Amino acid sequence: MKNNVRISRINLSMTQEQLAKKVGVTRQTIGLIEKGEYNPSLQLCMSIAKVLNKTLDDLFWEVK
Amino acid sequence: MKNNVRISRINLSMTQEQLAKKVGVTRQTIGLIEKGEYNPSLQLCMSIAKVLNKTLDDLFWEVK
DNA sequence: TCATTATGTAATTTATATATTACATAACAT
DNA sequence: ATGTTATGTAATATATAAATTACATAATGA
Repeated sequence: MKNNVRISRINLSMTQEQLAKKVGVTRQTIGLIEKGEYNPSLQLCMSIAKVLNKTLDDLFWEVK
Repeated sequence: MKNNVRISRINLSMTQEQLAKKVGVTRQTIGLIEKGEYNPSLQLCMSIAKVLNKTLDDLFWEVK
């Protein structure tokens, strides 16, 4: 479940906590998603993408 | 949670049951996702997209 | 008319995403 | 050194995705 959340977040100089608050989840949830260990819901993926000014494909589609 | 799963499935002349089997879920789950009432997991969205030869954005991103 | 296929839906159960609380550490500034 | 910020992680609780089972109906063809 690799993804580009962490790099996109850091590119915007946001902390996990700031992203979490904007998205409406806890810091821990963001941490686990970045780590690639979670299988987040579509709604959460979309919320994250919008906050980071990315699309689903940018963040989650066939990330190397 | 509107999406383009149904139209993409029908374009490939697949039934809900055929898609469900390829994706590894039940027919009911596909039905509910198409109806837009579920908040599927990212993994499931990706499996569906691959079977339907689409990307996440094609199926789920800002569907009108 | 009857059987089959595709789909809708509802009730209950099971698996797991996410919250909550808590404690740890590294980095950095003061 | 000390305090603060950002992050990692673990244990338990809660919400909900998804499975399972079952019954319903419309469409179609034999």
